[in-house]
Amino acid sequence: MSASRPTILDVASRAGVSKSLVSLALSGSPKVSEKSRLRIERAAQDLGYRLNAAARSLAIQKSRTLGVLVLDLHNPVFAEILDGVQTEVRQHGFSTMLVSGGEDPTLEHRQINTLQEFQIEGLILISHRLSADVLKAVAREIPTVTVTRDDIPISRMDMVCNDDISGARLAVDHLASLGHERIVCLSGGDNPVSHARARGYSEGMEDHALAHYSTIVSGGLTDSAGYRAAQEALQGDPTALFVVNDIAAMGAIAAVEEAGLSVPEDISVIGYDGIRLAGLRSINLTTVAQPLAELGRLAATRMLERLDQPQRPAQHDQVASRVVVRGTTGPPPAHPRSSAS
Amino acid sequence: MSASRPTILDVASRAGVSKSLVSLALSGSPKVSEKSRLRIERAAQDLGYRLNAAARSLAIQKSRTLGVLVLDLHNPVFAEILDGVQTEVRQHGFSTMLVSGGEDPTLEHRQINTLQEFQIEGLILISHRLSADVLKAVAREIPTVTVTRDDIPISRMDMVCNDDISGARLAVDHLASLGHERIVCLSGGDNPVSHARARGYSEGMEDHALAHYSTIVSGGLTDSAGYRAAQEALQGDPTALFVVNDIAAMGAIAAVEEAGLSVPEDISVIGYDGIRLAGLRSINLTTVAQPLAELGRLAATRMLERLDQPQRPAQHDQVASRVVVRGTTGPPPAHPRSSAS
DNA sequence: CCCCTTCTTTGGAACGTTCCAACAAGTATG
DNA sequence: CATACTTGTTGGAACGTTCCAAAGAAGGGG
Repeated sequence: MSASRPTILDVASRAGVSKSLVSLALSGSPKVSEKSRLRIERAAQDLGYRLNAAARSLAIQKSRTLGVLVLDLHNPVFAEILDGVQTEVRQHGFSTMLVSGGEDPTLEHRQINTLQEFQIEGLILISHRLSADVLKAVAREIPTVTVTRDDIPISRMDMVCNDDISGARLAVDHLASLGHERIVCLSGGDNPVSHARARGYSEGMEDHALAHYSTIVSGGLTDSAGYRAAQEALQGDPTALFVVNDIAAMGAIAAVEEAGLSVPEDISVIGYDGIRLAGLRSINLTTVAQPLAELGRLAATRMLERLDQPQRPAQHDQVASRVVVRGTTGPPPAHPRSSAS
Repeated sequence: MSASRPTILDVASRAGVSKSLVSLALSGSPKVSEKSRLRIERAAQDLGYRLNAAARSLAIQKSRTLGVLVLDLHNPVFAEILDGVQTEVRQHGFSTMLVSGGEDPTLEHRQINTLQEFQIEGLILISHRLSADVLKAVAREIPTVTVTRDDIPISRMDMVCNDDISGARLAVDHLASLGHERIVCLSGGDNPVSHARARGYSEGMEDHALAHYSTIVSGGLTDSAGYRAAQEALQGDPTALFVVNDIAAMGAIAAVEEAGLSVPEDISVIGYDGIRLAGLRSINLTTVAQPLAELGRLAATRMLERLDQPQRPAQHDQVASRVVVRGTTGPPPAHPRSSAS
């Protein structure tokens, strides 16, 4: 009864032609007569024929599919980058296979393996936690583009990032221009992105001759890490906080408010990333916004280029971020709260 | 030079056995001698052999892969459901292919087509915008489970949902037990989920003999829709708002605060969904929490069961939600703000 | 009427796997 | 000591495509 999926052969016999001609017709070859093409298309339609991607991939030795690994599907940053990847890739007739390793290097590696079994032609890593060795091994086997991380340069592996150092400096510029001096940086722990942003902060403070106020509190990338770091930072009586990312900044704001201070009247807070969420009315966070979708689009472009010419040297793109001023930053309070000089 | 990927044949010749034995050994058959198994594993290791999923899928006529469509990767609800799906599915040796249609029915349909080309064995829809006709056509072709929506019953298609009606009643119970009477429902517009929650609200109001206070304001599922709906609702001088989902609740809070009122002292707000975000310190939203990961896990289980016995009747699971009390609900103000009786 | 070109169409091989029937080599059974 | 059974192993077919060389058909020129 339920003769499983119709194949190209079923279409062929229904249209009264050979399987080869069906293949030709369905892939849009110009050598097929109008008459046959029509008959074949009709037959395919009637039978509900659908290409078998596995068979095709086996035959042409390509899968027309890219693998995408995102660090963590819960962090909106990655969804927004992914958007850019998807739209670009789709336009070029590629499919994507999406996996997430949930910040676990071992799982990430396993997931990449699975992707490879599906014969993906390229791999886009939207942030990752792989060790340099593993990453090198992966990149040797398959064209790879990393987004958001550029600390492990590998030959013929492209990297697409925002410039974290300049971005962090912009944050300091913004706060300094409002009149802030005691600006504390809540860093995100031991990872390359946090390091770069902390460094940009330090440079920015120097530029504004505020180096002697420069203070970095080590925290993390999560809400609660931002909360704790802010509590610590408040001891130092700052007027502004530059927080390593938007999520942590939201935690920091909670700490400030719990301490009986208000944002931005007593303390200004600026985040980093520019997730859509930060724009929600009840959050309304000033932040250094990365062009997230653009980051994704660019990564996809680089990948497609590399598939064309696999041997070209590695490209390293850095896109500019900009400050989006919302409701969590303002001028410092006219009268200092404490007796600090 | 670069002899492409090693195949099972390369492994066979290196281990000095036949390709069949390699296939047997690598799939863990017990009929392979210890000696051969070891030699084969070594050879595979040395060559960096990796299974070709396309070839395998072609040979066994199965892909060991499930397709997953999520409504929108930006809404954290779906990422959290997805977690549950992934962990369960992975344990059973299946891979998943994840796509998102961005709330666009046409794109969703296209994406499902792509999934089908990859010979997925089953399809899990984590919310969708498909029309009944399209959904029916899809479900006829391939085992399908819908999560979050149960308004289109189709034979042999399983559905996994939370009970929106009971959940909404719980929200009313919570507010009523705090002493609230003028409770307004901010609904989410014209979709099945919003309708069910509004209905639960009405029933709950009746249970507490508050039916005469029952007011439903039509809004939407987004932050700004919640904001606008709250503005409208405030005209009626309520003491509490039940908002259709967490994201819209966040918008509603912003509207309340902008009106010079505070949450929860003047007005209590309760959301629905229980996204992780709602627990962030700076948000701290009281909400009706669905067991999101559990929803996903259950959907995966139903799918795996159905693959075992394709003909069994459709299952309809409803899991219970519960109120998570946080900082946005409290007793109503002792003295009414306005001159309303 | 035959040959040459051009336009369509075709069968067969290939892709990398799994499965099956069959076979070789031991090992226990009568 | 032949028979049967067990344990390992094998080659060939199959899966649904694409690609290639080659065959047919149709048309034009001599």
